[in-house]
Order: sequence, then structure tokens, then C-alpha cells
Amino acid sequence: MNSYHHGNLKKELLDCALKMCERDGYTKLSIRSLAKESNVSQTAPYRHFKTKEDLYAEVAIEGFNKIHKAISKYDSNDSKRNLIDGAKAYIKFGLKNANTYDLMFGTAIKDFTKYPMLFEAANKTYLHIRSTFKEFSKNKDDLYIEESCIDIWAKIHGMVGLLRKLEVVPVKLVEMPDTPFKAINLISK
Amino acid sequence: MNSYHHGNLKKELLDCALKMCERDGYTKLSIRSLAKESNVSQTAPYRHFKTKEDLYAEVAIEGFNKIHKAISKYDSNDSKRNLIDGAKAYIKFGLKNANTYDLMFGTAIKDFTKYPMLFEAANKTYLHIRSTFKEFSKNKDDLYIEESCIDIWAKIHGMVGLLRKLEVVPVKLVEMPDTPFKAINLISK
DNA sequence: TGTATTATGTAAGCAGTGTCAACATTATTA
DNA sequence: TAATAATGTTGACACTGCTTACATAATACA
Repeated sequence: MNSYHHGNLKKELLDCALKMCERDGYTKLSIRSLAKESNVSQTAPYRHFKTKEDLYAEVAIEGFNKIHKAISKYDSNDSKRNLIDGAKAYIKFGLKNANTYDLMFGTAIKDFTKYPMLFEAANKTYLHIRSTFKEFSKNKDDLYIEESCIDIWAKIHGMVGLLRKLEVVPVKLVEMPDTPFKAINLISK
Repeated sequence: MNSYHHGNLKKELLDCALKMCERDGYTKLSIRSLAKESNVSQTAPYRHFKTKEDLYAEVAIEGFNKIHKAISKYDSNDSKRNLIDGAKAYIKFGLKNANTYDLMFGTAIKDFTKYPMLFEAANKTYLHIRSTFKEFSKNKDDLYIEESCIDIWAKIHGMVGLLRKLEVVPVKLVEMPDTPFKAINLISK
């Protein structure tokens, strides 16, 4: 372990980036500020992230892993409860980790398909929603399942967006009681 | 009309900004590049937009005005049709004017409430959705209407986000035939 | 074990950015 | 008509992404 070679810089940079992103928002997360906060030279991060977008992508992957973990917690025998609790956890994550969520779904990363790992992480989240819904649904037709899940995801995802941007939403929705809003009620219909 | 004083620089800058935003995305829209493309000095825009965010806000307002116009076109006697066609027009706008839509709902503008005109423009869009839905809905209870409309908006808004970011969505959904997807079908249920 | 190669760090610098202060020119108004 | 406000330009500062050239350490292999 020498002082010139760091040893595990990439992981440390990524951890630091996640922290900075949540603290200041991803727009304030610059490669230079990241380097500074990690006490390395300005160009050191470029050995591990070729471009700023690459850095964004890796942070976003972490975000998807976290959201997947958050919704996977609910795996009881009551598939309806799992769906509702999962949706609530998802929205909660989106509101709490607003900056990371922006990175995951915003335009900072222009071409999603350029990052297979990111796509995979996002898809893992979707597949979990799908399998949970399939367990719940009486209709097991694949196309029906697929379309329903896209609807569900769109609704939850859109709700996160609206809840954060606009103020048309009554406060009680933000507090998310047991039947938080029709968006989620509809899922269990 | 002199060559030093431009005459109507603000409008010209805004038009140019809209064009640039759609062409290159809002991340490429810098005050300096805007000035260059408008053939004025680098700091001239600052007489009309105090900060870059102020410029963003004005572009976003234009966006909301446009989307409002797009969905207001459908005002037949068939309120169900109006809802469906409006939703489709909304999604179409979001997909076609992706970059402006990002500005409207993304994080480029940090504090929505800082721009009353922007908030008003966004709200006008929402109010249109609400009045259209109220016409359609048998249940005229205000809270029910409000909650339903937030659900609807969330779903449509979320669908725009997913359609653009991910590829889990079957192509036929993108093409939006008459019954584009369950998201919209659910509205008219 | 010694050396060539690769991996990972630094330094210096370019072009572009948001924003400010100081100044120039024109429009407005008392 | 003269003062003032509005609107334009110039120059500068600190910051950014990224590249090129160089320094050092880890590793592969003869």
C-alpha cells in the first residue's frame, strides 16, 4: 500500500460520488469536485470513468440496485400487500433519494443502451415488479401481465415526478397512509 | 431601429433558445452559445435572463403553453374521446419535444415555486385535464376528481418517461393506435 | 530474479461555461 | 434639453470536461 497508488480508488470515488449526488444534486457533481473531495488529482478519476456520463451511469446503477433492494423486502404470502408495499417503498425511495432518482431517469445519461449494466439494473427492478404482479394477477397471460406492469410502473414513476415537481397534490398523499392514493389502489383492483 | 440596440432581443433569444433546446437538448443550451447564435455579445442575454435557470424557466413556460394548446384541441361533445385523444396528444408531445419536456419536468429548474409564471403555466395544463375529466366522470365529488386526475396525469407523465428511457415497452405502444395501451384505456373505464 | 508491460497516478493546458463589474450607447422622461 | 433608465459590449474570474505528456507502482513472464 503506497501513497502514490491509492489501492481502491474507484470504489472510493463511487461512494463519494453517491454521497455528493445526494447532498448537492448531480448537477453539482463534477469530476473535479469529486477528485478534490477524494483528495486525488483532478484527472485521477479519468482512469476509472472515461467520461462524466460514465460516472453518472455507475451512480445510477447503484440507485437501481438500492431501489430493487427496497422493493424486494416485501415478499410475504400476500401478493397484494407485496404490491402495495413495494409501490410505496418505490415512491418513498424516489422522494428521499431525489437526486439519485433524477440521475436514474433524467436526461443526464443520454443513451441508456450505451450502458448494458445500467439497463440490466433497471430491468431487474422491472422484472421484480412483474413477478410480484404475476403472483397477484388472476390473468396469467404474458401480454396482459407485461402491459399491466408497464402501466403500474408508469403510474408509480409518474407519481414520483409529479409529487416532487408540482404542488397540486394534497399533503396526505405525500404521507402515504395505508391506502395512499388511487394510483396504488388501482393496482390492487 | 439602431444596430446597437436590438429592439426585440428578448423574444428573439427565447425563440432561438427553444429552437436550440429541441435541436441539441437543453444541456447544450448555454447562455454563451445562445448569444453567439443570436449574434449578440456573450453577456447580452443577461439583460433579459438574470440566470441560466431563468432562461430555462421561460423555455419551460413555452413548453407548457404548447402542451396545453395541443391537448385543448380536443373539445368535442364526447368527453371520453376528448380524454383519450388529449392523453395521446400529451404523450405525443412528450416524445416529440423530448428536450423541452425534460426542461419542464426535469431537474434543470430546481425550485418550481420560484417561477410563478411557470407554475401557473403547468397548472393551466392540469386544470384542463381536470375539467375534461370532470365532464366525463359520473362522480362529481371534488376530492374524487382531484385524486383521479392526479392519477391520470401521473400515469401519462410516467408513460412518457418510461417510453423514452426504457425498452421494456412493446413497439405497438409507441405507435399509439386507437386504444394505445391500458394506461389510457383505464382512464376511460 | 530481473525486466518489459500494463495499470494507475500527476501536471499542465485548451476550450468552453456562468456570472460579475465597468463601460458605451440609446431610449425615455421630467 | 438634461438626467435617468434601459440595453448593449468588453474584459475578467473561477469553474468545468477532457486531452496530452509524464511519473510511479504492480504484474507478467523470460
